[in-house]
Amino acid sequence: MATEHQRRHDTRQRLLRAGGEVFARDGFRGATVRRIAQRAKANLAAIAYHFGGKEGLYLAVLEQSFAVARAKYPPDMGVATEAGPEERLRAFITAMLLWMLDKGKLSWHGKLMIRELADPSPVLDRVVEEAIRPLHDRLAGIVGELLAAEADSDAVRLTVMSILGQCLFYRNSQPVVSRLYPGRFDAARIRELAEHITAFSLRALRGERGTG
Amino acid sequence: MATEHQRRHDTRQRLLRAGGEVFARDGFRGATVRRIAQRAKANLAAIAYHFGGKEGLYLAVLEQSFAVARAKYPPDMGVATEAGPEERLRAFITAMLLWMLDKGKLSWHGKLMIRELADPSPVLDRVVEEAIRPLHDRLAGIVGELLAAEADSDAVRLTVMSILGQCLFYRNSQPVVSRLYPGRFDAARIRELAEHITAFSLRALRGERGTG
DNA sequence: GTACAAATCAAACGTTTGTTTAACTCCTTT
DNA sequence: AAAGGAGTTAAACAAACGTTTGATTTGTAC
Repeated sequence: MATEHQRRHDTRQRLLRAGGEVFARDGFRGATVRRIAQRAKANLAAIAYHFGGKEGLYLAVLEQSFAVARAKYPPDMGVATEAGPEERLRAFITAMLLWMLDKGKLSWHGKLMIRELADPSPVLDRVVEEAIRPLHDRLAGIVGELLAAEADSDAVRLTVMSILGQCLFYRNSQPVVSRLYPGRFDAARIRELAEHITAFSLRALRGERGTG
Repeated sequence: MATEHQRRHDTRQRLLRAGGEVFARDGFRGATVRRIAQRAKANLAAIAYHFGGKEGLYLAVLEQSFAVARAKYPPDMGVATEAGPEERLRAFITAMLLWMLDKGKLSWHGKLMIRELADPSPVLDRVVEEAIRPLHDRLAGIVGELLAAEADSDAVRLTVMSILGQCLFYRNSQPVVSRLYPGRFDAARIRELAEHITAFSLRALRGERGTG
C-alpha cells in the first residue's frame, strides 16, 4: 500500500514537525520525548534512532527553523534597501511581530527561538549567532541611520534594546498580558501593535535627534 | 549549645531563603527539592513537613517576596504623589529596574516574580493579582496623566506595555543581552539604563501629545 | 526523671524522565 | 526465494524526581 509505505518512511519528517510544536510550547526542558513521539505517531525509540537523542532532535528542529524563518519572513519584509529608514523600521517591526506571534501552521518557528532567549538550553549560543545577531545587526543599522549625527555606539545600543524589548514583551510575557488584558491576538491586532511600536519608537528617536 | 539550638529551630527560615535563591535561578519546574534542602543544610523531608510540599514552599517564598519587595522598593521610590508625572515615571522605572536587576543579597525576590511572567507555574494567577497588577495600575495612572486629553484606554494600554517591555527586556533576555554586549550590570549602569528608558518613553509620549 | 508533642533523619516508595535493547517487519538486492 | 540492511516496535533500563514512612532525637511540662 502506497500510504503505508509513505507513513513508514517519513517518520523523520513527522518527528521534526511534532518536535518543533512541542519544543515551542513547553521549551527544551519541559518537552518530553514521549509526548513528541506520540504526537508524531511514531515509536518512542525512533527519536534516538534518527537523531541520536532529545538534544539531537532539538538541534535538527532549530536548524530547520533557521531556514524556514529566513524564507518566510525575509528580513527586509519586501521593502527595498533604497526605502527610507523609517519605512524599513516599520517593516522590521512588523516582520518580527508576525514571526513571533503568527498563529499559522508554521508559527512555532519563531516561538521556538524566542523561547531560547528567556529559558536558555544547551544550544543558546548557536541560536544567538545564527538567528538573533543577524536580526540585531540589521536593526542596529536602521537605528544608526535614524540617529544620524549623534550615533555614538552607546545611543544606538540602548535604542535597539528599547525597540527589541517592546517587541519581545508580547511573546515573553504573554501569560501575563493575556491576564491583564483578556482577548485574542489575530493578524489584524498584530499589525495594529506593530504600528504602535513603530510610531512610539520613531517619536522617541525624532525627539532625541531634535534635542541632540 | 545556643548555636545548635538556633540551627535546629530556624530550619523553616533557612528553607525559605534557600528556596528563594534556587527558585529564582532555576524556576519552579527546574528547581529540585533536594537541591533546596542541601543548600539550606536541612533534611529532604523538612520541606514536606514545614510547607506541605514543593508547591507549598514556592507559595511561601512568593508570599515573603511580596512583602520584601514592597518594603525595599516602595512603588513611589520616595517621590511624593504631588510630584509631577514625569518625575514619578522616572522613579517608577528606576525602582523596577533596581528591583529586577539588583545584585544584592536579597536580589532574588525580583527575579523570582519576573520569571513567573515568562515561565508560568501553577501559581501565576496569584503573582499577577498580588504583585504585577498593582505595579501595572500605578504605571497606567502615571501614563494616563501624561497622555492627558487623548487618554483613551487603548493608547494608555499600548504605552504601558511599551514601557514595561523595555524594562523587562533586560531581565527576560539577559542571557542574550550578555552575549550581544558582554559586560556587567552594576548599580551605576542600571541607573543609566533607567535614565535612557525614561527619556526614550517621555519623548515618545510628548510626541503623541503634540500630534494628538 | 518521666512523659509527650514537635522536629529531624535515613530510607524507601511510586512516577516520570531519556535511553537502550533485542526481536520483528519491510524493502531491496542478488 | 534467500540474504541482509534499514526501520519499527514493545519492553526494560538506570537515573532523578516529589513524596511518604517509621524510627529517633530534641525541647518542654509536669
